[in-house]
Amino acid sequence: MTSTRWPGTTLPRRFFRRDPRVVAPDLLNKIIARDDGRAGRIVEVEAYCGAEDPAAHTFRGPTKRNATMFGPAGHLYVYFTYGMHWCANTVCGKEGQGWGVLLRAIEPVAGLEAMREARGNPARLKDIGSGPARLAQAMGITGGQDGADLIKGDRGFRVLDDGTPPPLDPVAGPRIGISQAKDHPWRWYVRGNPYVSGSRLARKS
DNA sequence: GGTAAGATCAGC
DNA sequence: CTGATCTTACCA
Repeated sequence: MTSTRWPGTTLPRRFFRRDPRVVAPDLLNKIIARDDGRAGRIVEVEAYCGAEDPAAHTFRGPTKRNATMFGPAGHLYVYFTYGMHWCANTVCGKEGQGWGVLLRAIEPVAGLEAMREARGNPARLKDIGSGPARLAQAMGITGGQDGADLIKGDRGFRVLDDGTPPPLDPVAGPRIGISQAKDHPWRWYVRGNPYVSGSRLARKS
């Protein structure tokens, strides 16, 4: 395999040891990269805030499923939902807080063909990574990557800074697909980016 | 032990 | 708008 790593520096762990409402907008325009060459620019995220957030998986305390999210920052929390989809988060804050940022959309920047194939060869480029489950499928993220260290890259995944700064004017709004704590504006995305998900859901109050 | 809901997506 | 598909969490 050609390790064509997308150019950039691995984010330091301290980047993730903060409040997810600070980390989330700061993650916009960063790169989620895999050692096999697949990489995408993060263009949409949501913050989940543990014990103070009824919509968070960690709201009611530790369980077998959410254990990773209570662990150290900078790891990948992967969960299975709707009987068929995997979704990926970066763990934030201090151990025990259960904080994280859901990765909701990427713009493919490398390993395009591998991503397209992993998604079942969709016709439109936009359908490769615009949505949390699509993003995970495109990158090949499943339960086997739950707990992966995004700083050490122990399982082939890293978050990189390639020099593109976060947007100065990110759009903030309510999170998508939740039934509790709907009003917190804890979703951020890159204004005008065509790879952002949820245009349909985002419109419904 | 039973059951309802789920941080979604694709197809009609 | 609806069906797919199954794990988890919560209640009895």
